[in-house]
Amino acid sequence: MWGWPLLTSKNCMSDIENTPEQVKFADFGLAPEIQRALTDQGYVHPTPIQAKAIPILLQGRDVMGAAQTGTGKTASFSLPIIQLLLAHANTSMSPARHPVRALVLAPTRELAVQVAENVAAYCKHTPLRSTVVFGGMDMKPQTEKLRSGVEIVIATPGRLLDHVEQKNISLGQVQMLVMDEADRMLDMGFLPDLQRIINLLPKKRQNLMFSATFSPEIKKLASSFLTDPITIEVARSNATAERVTQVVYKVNEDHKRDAVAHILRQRELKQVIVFSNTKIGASRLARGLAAEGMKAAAIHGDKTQQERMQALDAFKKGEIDVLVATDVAARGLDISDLPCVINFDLPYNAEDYVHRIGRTGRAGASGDAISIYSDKDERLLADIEKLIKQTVPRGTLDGFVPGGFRSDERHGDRRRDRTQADRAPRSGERREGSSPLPRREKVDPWFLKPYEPTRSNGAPAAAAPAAPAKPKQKVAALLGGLPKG
DNA sequence: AAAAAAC
Repeated sequence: MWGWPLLTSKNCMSDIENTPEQVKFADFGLAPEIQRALTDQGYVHPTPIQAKAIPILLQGRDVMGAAQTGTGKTASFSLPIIQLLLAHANTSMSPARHPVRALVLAPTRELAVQVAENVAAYCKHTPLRSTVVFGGMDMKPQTEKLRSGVEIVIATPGRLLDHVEQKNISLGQVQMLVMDEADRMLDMGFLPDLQRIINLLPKKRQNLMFSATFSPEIKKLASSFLTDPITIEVARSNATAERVTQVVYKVNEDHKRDAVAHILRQRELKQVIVFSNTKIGASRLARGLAAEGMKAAAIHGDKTQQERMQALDAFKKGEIDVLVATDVAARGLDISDLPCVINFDLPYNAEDYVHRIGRTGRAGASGDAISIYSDKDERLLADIEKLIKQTVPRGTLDGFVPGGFRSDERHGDRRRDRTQADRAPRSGERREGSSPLPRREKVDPWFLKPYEPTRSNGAPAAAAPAAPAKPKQKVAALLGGLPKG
């Protein structure tokens, strides 16, 4: 099928299955330039997904991979891509001699950047060129890079199509296509874009699709876009990370923010991602935590791309301790050694819970996944527990007194004063625009809620009946090719 | 319900 020499691994699959711990990258017969890059980074043994996927991909087969990020997924497709492209490496400087031959599609901009960084690192000692294109940034630098000629492009679908329309890139020579986080791309409604992109590619190509979950929609997508794929599954579908300790705390809806702050202070947590279901909620929470002296920042889709990258960068550098994020950060982001994830809201989509808590407990490390929920979220919790096939322990927040940090001596008089003022009984109605309290800055008054003891933590809730599977009408119709008109 | 992604 390929014009390229067949590159096979010395290992057969059964060897790998039987003795995964014995396999080394050196056994894959990768080019010395690639091996050098691996050695540079101290990589000797492949992860399970790498051990399984690399030999198959090197044979030119299509692969459907079920694996979460943090399992070494990126290297599992990057290394074979580089190996196969190297077989036809071309040292000419002409862009025409550097057609795009491998395309990696990712659902979010941050993930695309991250994949691109990995690819660039593995390409370091080779003449191959790679670049990343994504929205929210000036077209021009991306255009220049594309026009100078690159073999490997990592992209978010929308911006890629934009470049295609502007004739900055031609996809007619693409021999390898990777759809990373395919389930996410479906969820985000990228199917039409994916279809358009795939229509621009040569019919004969190698396809790799990765997905953290294995829904019927994903299987259907695989069967329509992949040719005779080999399915690789490293962990059971929808399995939560084994080393992640989960707990849920039930609090009054109005006290969720207090509870998060309490957990952060009590545990003296460093480097935590807190997930919020809404962009506004994420911003508010970050602002509130920052007002209480924590190094917190928000990341979500209403932030400019620059702000998003700055926040992520600051978090990775340790300049920020708390990153309050929407599901823009739920999948893919690889932040090493994240000890804890907090769900400020339970996600509407149970699968997102798996993705969110998958941000911790990476690469063999242990992690904590703490979720806050209230009465109205019982159903969401039931859905999550059904999906992960386990009950999440209900915890009690020791010493938690909701209402604005008033029980914590570590805070100064300013807070105590404000708290006292706030304790005055109020009628249930909201006082809009009549805040008598001096404020340093624009601070969301979420900690100024009337005191009300939390009653409902501790007892495990009765398992609610599971929700019926949501029909994904749109996706199903598109995949069927015959949307009803 | 909400989030993400192209201008």
